[in-house]
Amino acid sequence: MISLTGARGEGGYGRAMQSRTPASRTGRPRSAAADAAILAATREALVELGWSGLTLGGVASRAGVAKTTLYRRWAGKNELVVDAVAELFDALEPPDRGSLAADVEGVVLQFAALLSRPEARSGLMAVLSESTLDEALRERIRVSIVERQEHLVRAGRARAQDRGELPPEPDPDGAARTVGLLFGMVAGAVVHRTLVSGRPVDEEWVHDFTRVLLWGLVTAGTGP
Amino acid sequence: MISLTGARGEGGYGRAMQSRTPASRTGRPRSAAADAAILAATREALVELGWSGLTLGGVASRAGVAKTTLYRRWAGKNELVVDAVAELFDALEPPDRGSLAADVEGVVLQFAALLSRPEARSGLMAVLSESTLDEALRERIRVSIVERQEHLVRAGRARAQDRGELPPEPDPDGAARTVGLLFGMVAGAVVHRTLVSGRPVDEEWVHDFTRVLLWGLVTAGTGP
DNA sequence: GTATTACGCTACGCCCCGTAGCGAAAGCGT
DNA sequence: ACGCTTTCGCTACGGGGCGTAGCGTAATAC
Repeated sequence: MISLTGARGEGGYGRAMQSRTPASRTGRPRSAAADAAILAATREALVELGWSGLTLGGVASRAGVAKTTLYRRWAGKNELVVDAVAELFDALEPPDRGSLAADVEGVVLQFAALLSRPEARSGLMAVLSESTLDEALRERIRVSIVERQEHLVRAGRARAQDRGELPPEPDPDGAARTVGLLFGMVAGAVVHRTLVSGRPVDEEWVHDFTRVLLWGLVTAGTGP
Repeated sequence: MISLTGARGEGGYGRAMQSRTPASRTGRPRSAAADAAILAATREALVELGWSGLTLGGVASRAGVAKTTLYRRWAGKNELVVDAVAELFDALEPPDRGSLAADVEGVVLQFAALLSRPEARSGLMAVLSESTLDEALRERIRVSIVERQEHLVRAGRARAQDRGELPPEPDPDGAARTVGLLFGMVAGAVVHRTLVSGRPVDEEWVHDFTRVLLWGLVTAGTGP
């Protein structure tokens, strides 16, 4: 059970909430505590039951909230899980370890730690699967999860260029392409390692990966 | 409706079928045509309805088969979809285009074409999600899908070493590590590009990716 | 021909979905 | 202090998928 006397304020929280009609300034306000409790309960249920075992009725009772309250905020399982998982990704921080290689390894390790959590794994993969036939859902995932994290790559790249480890990229279009490419290679490799092959993202693997990413397969043997 | 007078034989088909008790040499044999019809119907349903919309009853009626027949072969949605998707991956072939870069691009393009099919996308991601809490399922995916395709990397690598494009790898353990790493980088990047960012695997992206993979981010500007 | 197994069909209890309707509670504005 | 408005918890409902059981029939092996 939770207290529903939700502290209002905290503007800009509702990342992807719906029906946030700004004209509703009268009447009983929605409980922000209920939002938080529902999202936390969703992550709990993902850990214990996985995607297919997660039921909205179960989440509601876990959160100490009526099922109708949950349905007033989220349209269904997909939207709910996207928001619940998106909160996890906000913990990622751009590392500053002194060299490009170390920064890359830092991002990889952070991302791997995130994906080692069952709620992130089952939730993320499931909504990606659902987004195959739901373009709006895919866009929601991209905006509230993926695009929010590309700053990690941009920050690391800018620092490396300041240090002289990377040549400056004069073409802004090319720079954007490179950021997207690198983000995809890092995220994709970690996802595959963690979820598909199921082998650990240990120091050895991170080292091998970073070496190939920075100096390439051909010259990887000759790198520092 | 399908003919159920299944032609027997075709040994070794049942990749991951269950209860294939070899002692069952008597009685009416199982219809191989039913197997094929069910797997095809599963892929059809994945395209039209996606993972969450797929129901075993629907698959059965689509395949012209009783629901009980389906349950005699597969324990549930997960196992069924793994087998249905695994068949798609058998179409991948090791390319031989004359250079390492061209071979990499060939594998990437084949893999991207495969993941552009909705049945592969929704099916694969969904079972990966489910495998988070089901170790046996994850192993089944790894064996019947992933591991079967690592020969693509091994073949390309061997050819590149014959051509002198890559240094020989004397350490067999290191070689195995490199194969796994490269496979993960290729598959992961394509998955991310296709499913997460939703942007196309076009010639430009494949070229950029191959350049970074072979010559690294640092020296990518100076490669051939 | 007989034993054995698979097949199609029907029916069942169980659970979850998503919505509707109700009275009560909690702020907002005066 | 007092209505107004909106949200809250609760209950109930039809609809549909799940997975199983039981039956009579069909197709093989011996």
